[in-house]
Amino acid sequence: MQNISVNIRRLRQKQGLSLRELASQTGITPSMISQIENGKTSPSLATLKNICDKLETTIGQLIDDKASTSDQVLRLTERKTMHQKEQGIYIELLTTPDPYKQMEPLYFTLQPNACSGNEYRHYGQEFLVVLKGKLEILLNNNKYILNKGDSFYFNSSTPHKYRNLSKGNTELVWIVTPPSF
Amino acid sequence: MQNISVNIRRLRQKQGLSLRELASQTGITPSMISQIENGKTSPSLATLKNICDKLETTIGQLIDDKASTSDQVLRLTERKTMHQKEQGIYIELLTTPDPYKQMEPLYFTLQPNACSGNEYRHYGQEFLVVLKGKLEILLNNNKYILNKGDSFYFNSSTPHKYRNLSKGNTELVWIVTPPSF
DNA sequence: TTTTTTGTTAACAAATAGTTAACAGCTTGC
DNA sequence: GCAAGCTGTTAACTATTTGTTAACAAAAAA
Repeated sequence: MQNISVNIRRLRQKQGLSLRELASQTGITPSMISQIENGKTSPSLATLKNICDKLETTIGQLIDDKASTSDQVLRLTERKTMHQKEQGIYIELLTTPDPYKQMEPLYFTLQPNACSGNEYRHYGQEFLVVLKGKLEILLNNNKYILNKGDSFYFNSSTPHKYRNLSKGNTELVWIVTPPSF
Repeated sequence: MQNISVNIRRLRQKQGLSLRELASQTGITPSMISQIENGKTSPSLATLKNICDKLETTIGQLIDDKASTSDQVLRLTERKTMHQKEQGIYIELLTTPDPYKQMEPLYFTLQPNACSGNEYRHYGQEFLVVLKGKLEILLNNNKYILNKGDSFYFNSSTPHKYRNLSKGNTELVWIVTPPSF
């Protein structure tokens, strides 16, 4: 929780801003910022937001305890496969479950004609890169066709749906944040 | 920013908790929670954290969900390559830069004998999966050998160093959170 | 009906966020 | 030498406002 302090200082310095510069740009007192950066006081959400905007970050990234996971290897052979109820979709977890993880990496294998059922919708962001095959994604009313090597970054809150367009398998690395498994 | 209100109420009700129940479990007054849920006041970070813990969420998830990027495709041919000063390391960005992104996906191509220079060290977490070749990773005093299909999840704060062990190229998808580019 | 829930809201006290202003430590230049 | 800039820190204060107590109406349960 006191990451806030450390992170603000880190970001401010990374941008080469002095206390007084950041202060004048945010309308907050240099004194206040100093106190925040030293954990002597805790900013209100409004001021915090103010600072975040200037530092081009979000409150979440500043606060959410980046509590540490243990470093872990997961071998190809150890992957756990989740059988999706929709036909022909195999999802492998690329990590072992851990509440402190910030990302959930998945490996998708879509057999020919495989198609996700309902439109999914949650919070956070997602990224995927096509390693093999051809994928169609629908979100909102937009349709995207992705070939091998194409990648896609989007908000999980946008309803999304996907389909294998290739005659063979389509394979993807798909990362979700925050984890939902 | 007023998602907080809405989200807290949503989550509380989802768990079937009444105002007074949540209040007694968090040590906050029902009155206070009501005011928060109606946006009549803004909680301190401490109380907010308190509530989040009980609702099994994080401050970030409560606040930041409107930190949305625009959905974007990045084609294979559009990737920007960053030339690492160390010989034989090619890093391609798999997204276009955007301050609201929570993850930074990269594609690494390591030529034979390529080796990262200094030990890197920053904040956050990292994930990588080997798509081709053989990789050696050193973090702390541990050495890991990763083959095709193996994946690795670790804290960026642990100093890390890597090397291509294969006779050909080694290729990886590497995700860093929060973004550092 | 009465009783126990539900959530809302005045009125208040206590806490503290944020200010002003003065401080010491370092560079740069005259 | 010693000003005139910076840098960040901190004591003292006040003004805001967080969070409380307590009473409220509305609905559900007895």
